[in-house]
Amino acid sequence: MLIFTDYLKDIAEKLGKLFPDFDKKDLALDRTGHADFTFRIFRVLKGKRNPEDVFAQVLKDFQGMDYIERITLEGPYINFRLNAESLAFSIRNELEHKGMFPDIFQDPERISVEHTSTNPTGPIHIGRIRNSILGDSTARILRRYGYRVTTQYFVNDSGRQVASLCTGARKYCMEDSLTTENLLDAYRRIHREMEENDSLEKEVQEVMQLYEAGEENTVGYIRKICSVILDSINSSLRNIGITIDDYTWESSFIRTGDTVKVLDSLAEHIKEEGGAKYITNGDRKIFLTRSNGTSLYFLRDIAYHLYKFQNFTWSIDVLGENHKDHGEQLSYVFEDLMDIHERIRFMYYSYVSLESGSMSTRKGNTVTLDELLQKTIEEAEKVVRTKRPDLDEGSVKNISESVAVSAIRFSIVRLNASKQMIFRWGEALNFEGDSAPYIMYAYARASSILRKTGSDSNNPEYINVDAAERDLLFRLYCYPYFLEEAANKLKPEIVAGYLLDLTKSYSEFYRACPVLTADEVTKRRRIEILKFYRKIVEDSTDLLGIKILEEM
RNA sequence: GGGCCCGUGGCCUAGUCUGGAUAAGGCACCGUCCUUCUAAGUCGGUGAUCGUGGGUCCGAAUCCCACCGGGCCCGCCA
Repeated sequence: MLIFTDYLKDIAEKLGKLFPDFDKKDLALDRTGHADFTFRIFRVLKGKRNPEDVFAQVLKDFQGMDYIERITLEGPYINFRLNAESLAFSIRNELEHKGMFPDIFQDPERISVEHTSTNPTGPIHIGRIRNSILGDSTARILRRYGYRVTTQYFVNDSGRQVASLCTGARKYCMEDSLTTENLLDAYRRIHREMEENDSLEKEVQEVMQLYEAGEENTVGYIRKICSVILDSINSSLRNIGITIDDYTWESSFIRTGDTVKVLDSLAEHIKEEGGAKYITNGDRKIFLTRSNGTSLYFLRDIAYHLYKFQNFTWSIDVLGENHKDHGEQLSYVFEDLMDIHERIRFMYYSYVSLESGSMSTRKGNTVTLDELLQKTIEEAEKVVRTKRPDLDEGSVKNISESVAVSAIRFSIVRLNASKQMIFRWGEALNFEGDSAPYIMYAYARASSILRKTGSDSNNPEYINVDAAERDLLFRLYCYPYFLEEAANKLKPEIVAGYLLDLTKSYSEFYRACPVLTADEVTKRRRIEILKFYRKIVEDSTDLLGIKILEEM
């Protein structure tokens, strides 16, 4: 929960008392530039009242509210404008006492955010990278909002894909050369050969059975090759600022007997077909085990979620849109068959594809995260060297890396996750406009001003405040509203949109309000606004993994 | 066949949940501003029947229905 001086709530409460018909929806942040908060009086007007009467009543009731600068009636809207001093006060108050705006109340609820969970059969590519970026940003936002959050990776070491990787690796990889590249080659090769050779299918089946039975050699080998690939996935993710707290191996639920317990607890719903166990949802059969007795992913995922429900208040799963059906069937099992309610939320996203079509690890038509990052850093370096020929090599590297990581993350997180996305190099390597470098650049310029003026902002006076100063102040003040919405809706793109708006507001301020050459009173005030701005940019960029710089 | 998602200027998006002020940004294009704090920036301009057709409503990009286009799912794969 967020703690700050919530003027919007205050006004809404007063209006609620004043008008029985008032609905919370009637008062909102204004998006059209007419006001700070706007009160739509259509609903209240529904009786026989006329706007002037309503307005008069509001004026009378809000008389003497010192945080309000003015209230105006414009058509069917009553517009509230807050005074700059109060906006500054509310931000300053939290920053001085708590060091952050808004402050938070630590919530006892524990949340698991499961993301990435990509099969350990090859390096992570950008078709899937949306998953990690969404999950990581959402986890950070929920943590900032006051929840206790753990990120989780569900390692699929038990299915077909890993069994075929294992079969391929044993055939084509030397024991002492189990590198990600070699394993990936083996994985692609075995898939090609399986299309022509049926006997390989039997070998894969056998591996699955041995692994489930806990046969020592197979377990050891699979763990080993999965770990090799998992390490490389993790290192790729670390390069863009993502680390995951917990790794849970699918097979562990087989070993502990949890999958059997799930079967037991669902016993009354289970049917059989040739030895394979399944449940039904309407006309749909959902298989839990194969006829050879091995478990299916759906069963292992139920066990995994039951484990999460024991340790967390709720579980968030970031899943590709092709897993939507899986998610809905899971919800059905928990809600309808197990009487477990409202413990799980899904975030679905559409895979990133290339102009030539969708990416596939098996087919090899992918752009890996490593490749993307490498190329983006190179491009950033070119730009930095052109713009800042004065910088030393270390600074160039540092800036280029920060720019690249931030640009990649931002370009993905800022879009609505359900929107189809086609990756284009030209767009990925553009550092202008609505991008992370735009946000970073504005911050660097603000930092530069403070380096030159010093940071004396004592006893600022908020009189004769320039329009651009006030607009920026109001933007800054609104941060908690966007943070809250992003957390409640699990939409990190709301923070991204806020940051772009904030940056535009700041750029306007930068142009219109010189600091260095201002008179002493104005200067102190603007320095304080700059400090607020920097603080909130630091806070919000961190939620998206954007790496800000003092200089660029 | 059934289900879900997406469709907003030439291109990429915000706004859709919760209907309300001239549909908001970016890219590209044309023009402005570096003897005020970093031009990865600023300001202005050209450019939108909000996929199509109905409906509800005082009011629809937003809600409802139908259709069209794109994606995804309906497996003893994950």
